[in-house]
Amino acid sequence: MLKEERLAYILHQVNLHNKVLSSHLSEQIQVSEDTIRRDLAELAQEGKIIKVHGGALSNSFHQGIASQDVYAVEDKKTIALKAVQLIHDGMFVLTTGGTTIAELARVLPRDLQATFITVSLPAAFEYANHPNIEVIVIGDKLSKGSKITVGGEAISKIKMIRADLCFLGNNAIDAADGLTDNDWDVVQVKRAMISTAKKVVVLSISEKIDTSEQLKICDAEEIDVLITELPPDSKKLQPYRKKGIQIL
Amino acid sequence: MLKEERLAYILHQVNLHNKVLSSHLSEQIQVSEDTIRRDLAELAQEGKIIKVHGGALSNSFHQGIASQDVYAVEDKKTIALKAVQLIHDGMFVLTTGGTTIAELARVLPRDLQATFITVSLPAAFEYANHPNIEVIVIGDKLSKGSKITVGGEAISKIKMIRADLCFLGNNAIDAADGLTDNDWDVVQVKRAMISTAKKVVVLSISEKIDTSEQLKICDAEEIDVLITELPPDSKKLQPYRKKGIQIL
DNA sequence: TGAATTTCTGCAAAAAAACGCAGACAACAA
DNA sequence: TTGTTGTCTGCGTTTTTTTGCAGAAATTCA
Repeated sequence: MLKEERLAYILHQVNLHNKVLSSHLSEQIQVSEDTIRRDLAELAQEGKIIKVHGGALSNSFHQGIASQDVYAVEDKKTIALKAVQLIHDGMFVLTTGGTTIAELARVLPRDLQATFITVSLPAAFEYANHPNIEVIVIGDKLSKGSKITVGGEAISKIKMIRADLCFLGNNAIDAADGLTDNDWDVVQVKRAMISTAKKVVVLSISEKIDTSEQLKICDAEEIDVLITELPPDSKKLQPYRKKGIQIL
Repeated sequence: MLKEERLAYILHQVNLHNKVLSSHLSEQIQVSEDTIRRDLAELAQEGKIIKVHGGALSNSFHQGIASQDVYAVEDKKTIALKAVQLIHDGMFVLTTGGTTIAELARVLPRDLQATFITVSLPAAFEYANHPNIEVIVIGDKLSKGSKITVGGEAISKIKMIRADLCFLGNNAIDAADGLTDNDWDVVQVKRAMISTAKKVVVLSISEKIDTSEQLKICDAEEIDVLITELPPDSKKLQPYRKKGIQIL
């Protein structure tokens, strides 16, 4: 096999699989790994692939992940815009924390008059930017990692509120396992919110659909609305629709 | 699995869940925890994640509150360093908000073990950076300007605490008029704190010495300690010493 | 405080890369 | 044809990288 031919083949493989192993290529083309390495070095030199220890990666693979400030902002904005439609003047809204909720806070209409109750300090900051929104912070011990208040005091305060809506962000959700999370304190708070809210809305980017964590929050049936960045009729969401969840 | 691939996967997981456990990743990817730790260290080195004991956090979560353009930072740091000396292990400390208090939070020794109770969200963020400090947030309606919680609920919560120390920042103080402020809600909170704390400490840059605002918080006699950036024997502080206030 | 985790620090083994070298091979000129 | 030249390729050796492991140190948590 000619060298040029080999280079073209390698490039094709990289773009096809996003990843190649030197050892694998060596076996396929029946040349020494040394030669493969030299070929990869040449292609990398031209910027056509990214050479790494053990093989090479496609350009698109690495670039997409290297520079992203907030993860999947666009998707989260899409979700937030759908969620906003559920909020009306005069409502009492319970929310957790997380970046999706923060995005929701940013896209709230300026003229919306509602009361937002939250345990999340970052979320409270965001809500505070809206002149017509009343913000209630649930106090208690501050959980340092997630910057939310947790504990019995917070739970009992939450349960005293008959909220119209409850937005839960930052979840793992699965049709069989229900809603799950990996932080014990967060789970307690979310449970309390679900128990007291008239309508439970889960905000989740599609990547978290069909995933589970260690701690269970509630069954899928207890969720009223599920919002993702996908179109509502997406196949991936069918199992949830069957559970009686409204999809937006 | 290639190393680069693994790094990308880990970064993805961190951004997705805001938090990952080394043990969990190790199990998922089927490599030793040592390797995971080294990967996390590498990603942390590049500033892509924040490494913590046991795993890592997404860095979009940890953004500190704007602390660049604080007026008279140096003076406030001087004050903070004096104030720190009053805090000892095991104490319960009540604090208001303001940039001076934020500065105090930053200079707290790493090994200090104390409980800080605050109505100020920015202050809570700062306290949360200290691993050995327990942070209690007093919840209630959020005052948008000052980012502190105010209201009857907050007041009554404060009064339930027998704090050892109470730090008041952001004041106008005058020997004759006592401590004054211009925000009704803030005044209520400060009054509650003074009434319940064993020792009342006022932090004030010298510019605010001998000034008054519209609303009275308390008489000068009720203040136990006054801390400014001036040397304790400064002439400007004499009237306060005469009122029985300890000057630091 | 003491027990349980987690992290750090060498270290060693395995894998991969780099390097130098020599033979193969094609292109080209005399 | 023959000799020269330059590129390509494989091989052995050396270096570097990666990874897991054991024991010590540090950290967390009850």
